[in-house]
Amino acid sequence: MAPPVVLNVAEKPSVARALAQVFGSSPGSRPRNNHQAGPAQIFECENVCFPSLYQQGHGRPLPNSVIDEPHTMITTSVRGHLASQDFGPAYGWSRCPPVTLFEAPINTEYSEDMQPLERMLRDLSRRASALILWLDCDREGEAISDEVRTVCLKGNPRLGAQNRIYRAKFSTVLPGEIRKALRTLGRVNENFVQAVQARSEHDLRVGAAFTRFQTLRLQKKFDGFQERGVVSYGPCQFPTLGFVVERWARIETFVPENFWTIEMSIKLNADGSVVNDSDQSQNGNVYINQQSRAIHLSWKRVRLYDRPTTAAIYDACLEAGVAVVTSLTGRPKNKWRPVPLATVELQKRASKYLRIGSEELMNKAEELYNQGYISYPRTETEKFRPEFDHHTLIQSFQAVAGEFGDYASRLLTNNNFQNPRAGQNDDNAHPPITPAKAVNVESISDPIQRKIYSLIVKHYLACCSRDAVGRETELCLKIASEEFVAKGLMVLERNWLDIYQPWERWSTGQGELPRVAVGSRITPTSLLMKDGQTNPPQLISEVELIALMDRNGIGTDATIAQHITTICDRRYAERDANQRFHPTKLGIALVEGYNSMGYRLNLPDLRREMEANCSAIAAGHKSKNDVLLPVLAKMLDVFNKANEEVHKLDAAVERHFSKLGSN
DNA sequence: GCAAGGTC
Repeated sequence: MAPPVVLNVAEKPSVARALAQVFGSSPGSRPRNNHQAGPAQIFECENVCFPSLYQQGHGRPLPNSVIDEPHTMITTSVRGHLASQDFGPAYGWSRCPPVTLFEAPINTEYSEDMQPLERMLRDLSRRASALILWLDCDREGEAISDEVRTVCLKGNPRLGAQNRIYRAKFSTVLPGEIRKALRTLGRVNENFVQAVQARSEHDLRVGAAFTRFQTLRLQKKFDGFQERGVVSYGPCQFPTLGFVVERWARIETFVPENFWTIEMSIKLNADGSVVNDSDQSQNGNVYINQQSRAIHLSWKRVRLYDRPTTAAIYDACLEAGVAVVTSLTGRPKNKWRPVPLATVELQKRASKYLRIGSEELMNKAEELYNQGYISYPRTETEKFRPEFDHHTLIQSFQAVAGEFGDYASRLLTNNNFQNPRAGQNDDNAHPPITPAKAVNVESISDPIQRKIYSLIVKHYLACCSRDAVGRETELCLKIASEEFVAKGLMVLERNWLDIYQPWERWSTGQGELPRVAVGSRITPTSLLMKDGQTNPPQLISEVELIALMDRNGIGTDATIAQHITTICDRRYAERDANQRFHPTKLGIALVEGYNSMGYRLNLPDLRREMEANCSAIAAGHKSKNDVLLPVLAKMLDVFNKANEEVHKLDAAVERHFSKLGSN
């Protein structure tokens, strides 16, 4: 009798390859017949024998256990989601009023490029006596598990009847963890599946209904909208636009304010002794070999928005004439090395340091990943697992000529290596972003790829370094009961800053301040009253936009960049040369239109609420319908009222666009 | 012609 066949399905080809390698390394196994089957790579390995393969799942025996029996392992992968949801042909744009989309039936479809994959999985499952789902262990991976399960059951219903569909729990593809996952197979978490399906159904219904509503209305009423294409609405794209508009509106309504401040300068000798004009005139030769330094102090009140008050204080200071040292404190100050790199942070740093937009970054990072230069680029994880082998990775950089090699060598000597800090986030599905191969940057021909690789290498090496060490001194003076402060910083050890060039500096400010005695009386070399004006904020930068989206749960590590691209593609916003965004007339009009109806759809609140609801489903506290029915009812209500008050949307758009047939 | 979420 032929040995039992187990079908293993991963979320992406790289995981399937790693699994196949582990299966092929089990004692006595015979890898054979690895081939590209059109839609995916298939790895076959005979005589794979793992003790207790099905013996236990979360501590309890699974049915039909096959213990210590050799298996044929067939391993392959999908490429993300296999299925998508859409309305049937009866619900086309011209076939129904948009409001029906709140209740229209939704079909599961396999897009043209997924159909070969779907067929392949159906065929493979016919041979299988068990199915192991190796999709990423996050919420979305659970939903994809459900899609793969559905397809495989079509090919082989016995897998379900005999309860032979298992879920592997793993977060890295290290061999030890894969073997452990095989010993502790579980089942699909149906709550996670429901949570994803709830979000998906909500987004489709609400997004499609509002998109058709606004598109059709504006096409009917205004010039140029037929040619402009769809005027989309989405639960993520609209709050993204909202952040851009909100900043722009703050600039538009900004009213500058005048303020006044006082600045003081003094001179001190390097040994801390006081340089006073009177001293110098009497005993000029005493200080002749001393280097005196100018020190600038700022007013503790910073600024006042009232001229007479500031002037009165300033006069009092002038009249007092002499300042007294009230304190000089010194304390150690460190500049912490960065935490391990996750996607959102890479996007921010690439924008800030390299002026590379998030969308381009993700495309280039994907290329680097596919060429084996870096680890998987879509991750939320900011901590390394204890098993991560830093030593080998850093060692591989020692052989690279130039700054990487020099710094790697430095890390590996004199105990300079420090285990990386742990950041807050962990998606339990992927490790932080690291280099996967040590090369000289010159060998990467694409200049953008080269910059990104260099950032990832430097960030990784910085993570494994010591914090920078310094000493901060603070000098306080009082004159006419007004306090003035100077801060000085002396950098003692640069450590990680040495590799994080030229992006991170540690301001040395005024350097270390001289050790002047408390109680010393000093005549300021200058005491000035200055005026100024508050400035409007700048347009929102990509770094700020990404941070706001991340903080408010708008999109995910893998989609934040796409939403930003979407609002630009739909011509709601434009990116300028400094990676800052300004809204277009249409973007402003849409936000203003809904605001004038009283619906703040531009705020992130709705999305945040939906995310919280989905988490409640995932945790088993609510069912899919508990969440969907009230939320869809509420959005239907908003939708109906927006239809009734559509003239308010017209009015907002009319301010910027001409009406159809008006000339 | 609609969403957002995966991934190539």
